[in-house]
This record gives sequence, C-alpha cells and structure tokens, in this order.
Amino acid sequence: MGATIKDIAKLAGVSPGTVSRVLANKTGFFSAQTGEKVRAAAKELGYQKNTAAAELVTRQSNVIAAIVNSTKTNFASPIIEGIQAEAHLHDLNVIIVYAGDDDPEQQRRALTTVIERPVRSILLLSVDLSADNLQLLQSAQIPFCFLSISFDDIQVPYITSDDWQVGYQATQTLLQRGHRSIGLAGVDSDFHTGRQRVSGYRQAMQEAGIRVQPAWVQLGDYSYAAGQQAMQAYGADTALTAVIGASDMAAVGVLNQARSLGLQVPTDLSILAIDGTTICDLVQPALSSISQNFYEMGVAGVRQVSAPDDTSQKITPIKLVERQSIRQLK
Amino acid sequence: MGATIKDIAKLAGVSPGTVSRVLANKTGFFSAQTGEKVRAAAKELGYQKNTAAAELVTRQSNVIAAIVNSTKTNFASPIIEGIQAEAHLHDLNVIIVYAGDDDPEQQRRALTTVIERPVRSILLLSVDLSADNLQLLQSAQIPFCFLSISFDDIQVPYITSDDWQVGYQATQTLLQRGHRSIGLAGVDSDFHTGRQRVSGYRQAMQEAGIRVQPAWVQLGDYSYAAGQQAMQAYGADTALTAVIGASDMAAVGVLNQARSLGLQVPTDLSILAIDGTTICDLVQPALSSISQNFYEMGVAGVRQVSAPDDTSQKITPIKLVERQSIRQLK
DNA sequence: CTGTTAGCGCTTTCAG
DNA sequence: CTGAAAGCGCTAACAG
Repeated sequence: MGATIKDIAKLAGVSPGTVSRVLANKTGFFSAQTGEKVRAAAKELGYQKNTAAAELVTRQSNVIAAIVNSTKTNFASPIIEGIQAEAHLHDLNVIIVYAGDDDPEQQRRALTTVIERPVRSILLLSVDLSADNLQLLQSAQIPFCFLSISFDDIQVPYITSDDWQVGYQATQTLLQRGHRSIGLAGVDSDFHTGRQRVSGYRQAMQEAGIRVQPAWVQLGDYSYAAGQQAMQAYGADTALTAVIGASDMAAVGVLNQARSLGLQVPTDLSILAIDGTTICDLVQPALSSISQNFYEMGVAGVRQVSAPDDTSQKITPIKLVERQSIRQLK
Repeated sequence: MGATIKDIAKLAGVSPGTVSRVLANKTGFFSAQTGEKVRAAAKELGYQKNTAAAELVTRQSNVIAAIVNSTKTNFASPIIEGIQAEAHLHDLNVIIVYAGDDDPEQQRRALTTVIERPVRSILLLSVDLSADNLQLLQSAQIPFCFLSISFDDIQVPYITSDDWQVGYQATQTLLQRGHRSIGLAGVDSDFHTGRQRVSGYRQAMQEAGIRVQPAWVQLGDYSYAAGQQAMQAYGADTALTAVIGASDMAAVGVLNQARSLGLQVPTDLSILAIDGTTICDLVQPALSSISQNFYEMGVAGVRQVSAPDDTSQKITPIKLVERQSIRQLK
C-alpha cells in the first residue's frame, strides 16, 4: 500500500486538508510556498492518489464503462476508438469489460462489475441483455446507452444505423447493377436488427417486382460459419447472381464457400457485405460494403450518456463503399 | 445514489454490521431468520453494493486490469479470452483499458486510470512502456506482468513465445520444404521481440549455408501496410521463393501485394505467417503459420500475477499450422 | 448470533 | 490561507 495524504501531510508539516487542496489544484486556496512543500513531499513518497476513496466522498466518477459482447464481432474496435476519443475530450476515462457471447451469466457478471463501482455511465456495444439483466441495469440508476443494436419492444436509449435502410440500400445497390436474384446470408431474425434488415431487403425486392424465394434468405448469426452455411445451401448451381452478407464475416464466409464451390467472385457471383470493417480490404477480391459509421456511434454514445436529455441523433449514417466484389450485370 | 447498507439495516430492523454479514454470506454469523429479513429488505430497496467502499476498507480488490496496446493488433482477443477464463476460475473480474498506439501520453493515462484505483494486478498486452511509465508502474506496488512482449535490457516479469524460436522454426519450416531464398517481411527490429525473430531467422539460414541478402529482411511494424511495402520492395521478379510474414497482418499484406504483382501463391511464392490468428483462415489461400498460443499466454499471465513467486513458465509454446500457402519445392 | 465502534483515504464545510 | 472535524459506504474486531 502506498503513501496516503496523511503521510505527505506529516512530511510537509501541514494538515491533510491542505494536502488535498493542493493536490486537487484548488488554486487560490493555498500559498505558493505550501504548494511547493506539499508537491515535493508527494513526489518523495511516490504518492498515488486513491481515486476510489475520493469518489466515495464526492459521489461521482469520471470513468465510463463499455460492455462489449464477446470478442468475436470485429466492429467493436472502431466503436471503442470513437468512445475513447470523445471521452478524452471530456476528460473521462473508459474501461471495457467483456460480456461473453450472449451468455446471461457472463452478462450479469460484467454488469455487476461495472455497476458495483461508481462509473459515470455505461455503454453497451451490441449486447442484447436478458430481461433480468436489463432490469438490473435500469435499477442501477446509471445513465446508459446501447450501441449498434436496436429494439422494438422496449424503450431504452440506443444508437445504431438504420437497419431497415441497411437492408434496403444493400438490395437497391445490387438491383441498380442489374441483379434480380439476390440472396441474404447469415442474418439473425431473432432480433430487431436482423428483422429490420430482412424487412428492408424484402421491400426493395418487392418494389422491383421480384418475388423472393424462401431459400434466398438464409438465417444465421452473422458469423463466418453462417456465411459458409448459407452459401452451401445456395449451392454451386444457384440461380442467385448476388448475395448480401449480413455482416463482413458472413460475407467472407460466403466468399470462401463460393470459391470452394467453384464459383468466381464477382464473375459468377457478386457479394455485398454489411458493416465495412477492415476485413473487407483484406480479402480478395476486396468486398464492397454498406458501411456503418462505427466510430461515430461511439462518439454519439458518450454524448448521449453525457447529456441524456439532449435530442441527439439515434441514427448514424451508412454509406456504400465500392470495392471489387460486385459485377455490373447486363 | 442507491440504497446503502444502513437503509436496509433500518428497514430490516437490524444493525449495519449484521447486514454486512448476511450480504457477505458469512454463514454461521447470523440466523436464518435475520438472513431472510435482510435479504428481503435489500431486494425491496434494490440494493447495489458499493464495492469501491468495501475495497477501501479491506484493502484488496478482485479486479485484474488488462492494458492493451491499441486495437490494431488482432491477437489481443485470444489473450483476453484466456485472461477471462482463468480470472473467473479464481473469481476475479477483469477490466480492460486501451493504451493507444505507442503514445506515451495515452499509456500514462491508461496506467493511472488503473493504478489510481485498487486493482489486484495488471497485465500489459503487447505494450511497450516508455521509461517514465514503466517507473510509474513499478512504483505502484501492484503485481504486473507483460504479455506477448519481451525485453532484454530490463528485468520485469513477462510471458511470451520464444521469439528466437519463432524466427528459427519459421525459417526451418520453409527450408525443409526446399526453399532457400526466403524473405522476412514487416518485422520491427527496434524491439527485442523483432530482433529475436530476425536472429532466429539468420541462424537457421546460416545453418543451411545460405547467405542472407540484405534486401531479404524488410523491416516494418508488423502491419498490413508493412507487408505490402515489403512485397513491393521484393518486386514481381523477386528471387525469393518464400517469405515469412512477421505477423498475420503483414503476411496478408504480402499476399495481396504479391497478387497485385501478378504472383500466384503458393505457386510462385510461398508465404508463412507468424501468429496464427483467425485471419489466416479468412484469406485465400489460407495462410500456413507459426502459431502462438495466445490464449495460454492470458492464462499464464493471470497465474503469474496471482502467485508472483511461483516459477511458472515464461514461455508459451508455438506450433506450425499448415494451411495452403506453402508449396513444397523440388 | 448481533450491536457497537473504529476507521479505510479522501474531500469538504466551518472556523479561525 | 489553513487546521479540525465530519462523513462517504462499508467491514472487522470486540463485546456482549
């Protein structure tokens, strides 16, 4: 255990109160001389402030916690970067805790680690809380905001892309390039986000007068494996000329499986990914994508929890990024 | 601010001490009846323990902090998973804080966030602290351990792969498959890790009686871009038949650049990656790798800080994982 | 088995 | 400008 404020008070020959004041830099409340003395003593003792103790009395903290849903999703990084950048602007620190992979037990653990100590606010990256855990979070009286996830049934603050638009624009993109038989691979319709994407997809198809075959929509969990399975289901002799990967990972799964099946991308099959993380540039051909602005999501998230009453945007923009995985038809 | 132990004491008609005991589950120190009363009251008030306050008095915490070096390196995930798994076994919680990208200022920030509150120990994933910051860390009197990084000049606990062996075995692997002109791409010789890899590489080459051309070793920062640049430097008409990517990302950079140059992998050029993270399986052809056991590093890290005096391994094993990027010559 | 007391390290009135 | 004192929420003796 290191030196305390008392130790340095003794060494400097002043009272603990004074030490507290100079260390907190309450200018005007101590003489230059005392200031020097105290700081010297602090340095000599290698003093490290016990912030927990300070927070106990001031009843407020400057850390914001980000709970992230497993390490599998690769878009957490840009969100976290956004959070950090904005947090540092407000002189806030951020800690991250992993909540496992949709395991309520792990979620609970993550939540309590965070709730049980004075954090200023909580950001949840793509974590879908169980009812119990949501209740726990709400009862904690700490400002929170969900990121990269949306809900239809419950009323909580969240910031994400317009998932309906994601599905709609992805489909539109392919339609505009002459495709009419378009698959959607690896999407999870158990949750709002996925349902919205499917819905946007269907609307675009319908507007184009295309009847969606049941097999065109392959459900999954956005994973690489889900993409592979979807492509496997489509088969080598698929009638599809294009498929939308429900995530970057799913799209890569589709890509690699297509290749295994002997299909050339984009010659035989076009692929459009959803997310637009760095992985799109790593594979060959580079995957065109409907890209989300994850960084901005992080920024908006900390703004939201900092001023919960402000009517900040709940929707971050999306945009098409063309790379090399789409072929213009006709 | 939520209910405190006092509130529930009042509601249950007992003393705060008693409440503390039942909530801490000190069995044998309270009657079943009191237990019930207290728990009921706690639930009714939606009580959330203030762990910071508890830690203040017990002077010990059950959180272990992991400081990670930017989000760029993708091997952080398996290490963190290992840390989590082992930590949970010991009923420890883990928080993560990002230390930016070799920016001393950000490092310092991360360090103080962590030091200023009672964490039980600190794990540093692949972060190379500046002298000042190392001093800060050491003076904090908190057990710590570096992961996935090594040092020659300073004496600190660390756990990593044997980087000399990494370089040596990578080279051996290629040698055994008939290659003699072998490049090493994207390695950073400013630090111990990189120097060791280069040294292992040179030794293996020397043993095989091969004279390493200066241009064969292309320095860099292990990034995708570094891999690209290295391959660009080798050129389309390179005499090399194989190159070792200093990291997975560097290897992918080499791969994609080779393709841009019109080289087929592995027909014209073999590639061996170092690290063996999931990215190796995502690209085509899948990259063979000298794989590190990152998960194990995480596990060993928490063991090390839990029992600093035990003579636990400082070295985690590596192994060759064959995929599709190496061609057997002759 | 339970209440009382002291105090963790810090900040913050309140008097001087 | 500075010291004394109170107290944040909790635990840990110490008596009963």
